[in-house]
Amino acid sequence: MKDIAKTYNPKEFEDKIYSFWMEKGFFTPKIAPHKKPFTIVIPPPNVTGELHMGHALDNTLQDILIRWRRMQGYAALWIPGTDHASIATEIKVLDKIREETGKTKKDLTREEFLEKAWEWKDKYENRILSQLKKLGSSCDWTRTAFTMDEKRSKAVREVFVSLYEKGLIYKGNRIINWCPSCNTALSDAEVEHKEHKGHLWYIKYPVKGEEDYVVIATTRPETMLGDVAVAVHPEDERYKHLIGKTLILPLVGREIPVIADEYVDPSFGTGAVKVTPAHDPNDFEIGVRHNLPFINIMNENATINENGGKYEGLDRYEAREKIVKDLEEQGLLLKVEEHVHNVGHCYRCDTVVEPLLSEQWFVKMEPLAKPALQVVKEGKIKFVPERFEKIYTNWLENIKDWCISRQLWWGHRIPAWYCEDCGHVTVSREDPVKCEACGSTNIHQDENVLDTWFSSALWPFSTMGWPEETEDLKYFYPTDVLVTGYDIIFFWVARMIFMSLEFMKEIPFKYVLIHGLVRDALGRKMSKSLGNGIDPLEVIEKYGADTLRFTLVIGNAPGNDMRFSWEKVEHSRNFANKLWNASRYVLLNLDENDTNLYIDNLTLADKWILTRYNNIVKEVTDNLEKFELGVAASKLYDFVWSEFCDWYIELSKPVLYSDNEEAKKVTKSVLRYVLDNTLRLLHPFMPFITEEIWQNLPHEGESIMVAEWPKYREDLDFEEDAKKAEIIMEAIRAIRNIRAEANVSPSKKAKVIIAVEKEEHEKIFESGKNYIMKLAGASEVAIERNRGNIPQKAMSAAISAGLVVVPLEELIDLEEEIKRLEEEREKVLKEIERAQGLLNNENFVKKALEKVVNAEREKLEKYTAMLKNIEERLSLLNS
RNA sequence: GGGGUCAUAGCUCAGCUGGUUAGAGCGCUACGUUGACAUCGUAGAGGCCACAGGUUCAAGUCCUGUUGACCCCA
Repeated sequence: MKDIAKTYNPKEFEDKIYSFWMEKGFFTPKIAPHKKPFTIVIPPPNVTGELHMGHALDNTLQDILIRWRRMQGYAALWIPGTDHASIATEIKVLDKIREETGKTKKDLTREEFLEKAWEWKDKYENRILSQLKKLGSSCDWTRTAFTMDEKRSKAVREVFVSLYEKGLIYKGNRIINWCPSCNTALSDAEVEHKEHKGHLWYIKYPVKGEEDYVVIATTRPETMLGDVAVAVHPEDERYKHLIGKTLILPLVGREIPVIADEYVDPSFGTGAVKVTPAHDPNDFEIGVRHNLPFINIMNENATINENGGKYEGLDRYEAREKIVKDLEEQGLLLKVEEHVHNVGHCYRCDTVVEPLLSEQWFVKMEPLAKPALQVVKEGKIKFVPERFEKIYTNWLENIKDWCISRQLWWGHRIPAWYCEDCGHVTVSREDPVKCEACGSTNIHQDENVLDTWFSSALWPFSTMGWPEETEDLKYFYPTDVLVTGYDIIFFWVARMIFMSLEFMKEIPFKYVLIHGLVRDALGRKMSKSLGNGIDPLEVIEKYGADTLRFTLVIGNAPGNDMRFSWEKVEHSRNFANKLWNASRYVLLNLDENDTNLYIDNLTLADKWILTRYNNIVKEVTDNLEKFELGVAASKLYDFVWSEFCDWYIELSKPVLYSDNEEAKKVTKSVLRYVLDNTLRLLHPFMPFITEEIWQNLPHEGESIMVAEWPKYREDLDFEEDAKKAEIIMEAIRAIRNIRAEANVSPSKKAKVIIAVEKEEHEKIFESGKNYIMKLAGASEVAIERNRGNIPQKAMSAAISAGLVVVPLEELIDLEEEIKRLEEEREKVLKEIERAQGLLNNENFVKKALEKVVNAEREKLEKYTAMLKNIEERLSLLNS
């Protein structure tokens, strides 16, 4: 007999258990040909800071899958790592330097900055990895990777050079999104569009040499400094006569043509648009089509440059005000309207981005996107839930070339060297010492670094050592499932898919399991600015990692956002405590180191719980296979609480507290068996508590985390007997209900009569007498086949197998009892009506599944019998 | 403008490919310290499953439309 603490106290064992697993090396799989691999690569958290609730969710899901497959006998590998997060980290490091020394980026050399950045990375990488451990993540730490470490950098270099050689990476002068605050170009994916209440300014552009003018409408008057044309739709009757004429650009005085282009929407504004090819992607296209000049009017910090004449030096918004004012003074401003439009913002610092003509590096997307669309269309990669497939497809179908250069220091420096003598660009796998065209040593490397997502796109294979041909790649690649949030489908998921197809000639993963955001209790996004974020470590500190994990998983459907609340945490903690105490009950009663299950003399209750358990094994496994982790957790919760604890443990008490040693042995073995296997089913969800309890139980093997995942057992399926047990349970519920209705004190025992008609029912209740006495507070249970022996002054309730009667002479209010039974009768009548209606419907009987029809017949029979019992009682009471 | 999601008990949510008397937890009411657990037990109240049509023997579940909330993309 073992005793464990009276309440669940995770602090006492979580760290100890994690160290034990580490020492045993359970997290590192053995590459074995006879085993099937199961692989997950972690979505690498940014080394910007700490883990948040979203990480806790993401990693809990991964750990559940990994632990489950490991127990099923797979060589389960979960590769951990972190991401250098170029922009985000650079901002943080610069902030820190400024706080500490007052220096800004301009005061630093690249080397000085990088030194600080690596220090930062070391510190936060460490912190993040230890947080993952606290959560219980069973990652293989021997394979920990970082997007900028040597191996990963080699992969990045290989991919860049290779794509360049194939012509899929090019350098070009294009419109990009410029963040004036981060001082770098961004990709389209890094721009967030938000609605702004702005204005639509209507401005007159005079026609040269005529009294006439054209009115254009614009949301950004300051860009007129860079206007090179006005465009109208070729079919627009209002403007046809002006096409080809020349306008005088107000304030600037430049002569610009009126051109015709299909792109113009005649219904927007006035139908005439100003064309600024250096500051708008659509205007850029028009500019190319019509061979127009590109006039850049802005500096990198979003002030007006020398091309802006007298506005030079003004910030873009100051310039806007000034220009509007000047136009107004000159009588060229026709009107101003309120206008709501979408404005792009930097996803890191929220500054309004500036579309800017700039020379940057790009990845040509069309040839890469096509196969990436194909594999999803063909079902080689499946999104869970499916609807995210559409989002993915939609994005890739409309994709433009990917701008990959960033004007930053923290990241993979672009491996391109410019020759100062001949201008040739050398792109190579090894750092060159001379220009490959002219041989000059007068070369310098491109100052820019690559988009962070360029390196994370390679993660599924770079973590396994690519471009080397490693054992890991041969055995573990492709991975099985990627678990991530819907917010990075574009940034990351799509890019991993096309990079893998291009370089591995294979998909990177078979499934993409998408989860939602963890919101606060009010449904708001957790954010620093709102201060409503909750630190997962705080939850672990207060309630334990298992509780946190369970809270994040239970009842949640894939892809849906969830709300986090402390009530939910407590609820999960209560469950852990329940499990703990149920185990305590079992442990207190086990007195030998016996791991057998004795199935020869099982009681009805034993057979019932084994049947229910067997069923749960099947269902939970099935749910996990379909990635329905939230459903699996709910089922386990219900099984442990409502079936194992509420019923089976209570049913086991009469046996365990009896003197029948043989019966006790059997029941103990069932308790142990069901608990042991239920712990295994729960282990992926709550690894620590299950290990702690399991180690205290008589068991075989070193750890529950490498114990075998339970399987359905035909020989433990006692469906018929389980039904009998349920009939007894139904009677117990009915008696309890009567007693509660009659306000019988729980301590007061009362006699119970069960009237039955069928012999089989008589037998069932006969065998359940003990249970009924113990669980329904009965002093005596009489089973009657003769209705004449049932007293009038009694309360009764019809159940499917008969009539439960509790004679409580002094407590009976006859009128109340009649009213109660009449209500019962109404309910039953309604059911009979419903079932009869169905069965009388020829079409139902003909077309519905046989199973369904039979079920209805059984129900009808059952309710008819109940009705008969109720009516008999009523007539007796009314007489 | 295009696409998507959601609308189920007071609150937070489950409900898979249509077939259970529509569920859970919290909250609420009454009773209870029965030898695992008050982080608990027993019993109970509470829902025209947003609205309107349609398909079907059968609709919370499928289709169409309406209203409302949210998200993504341009």
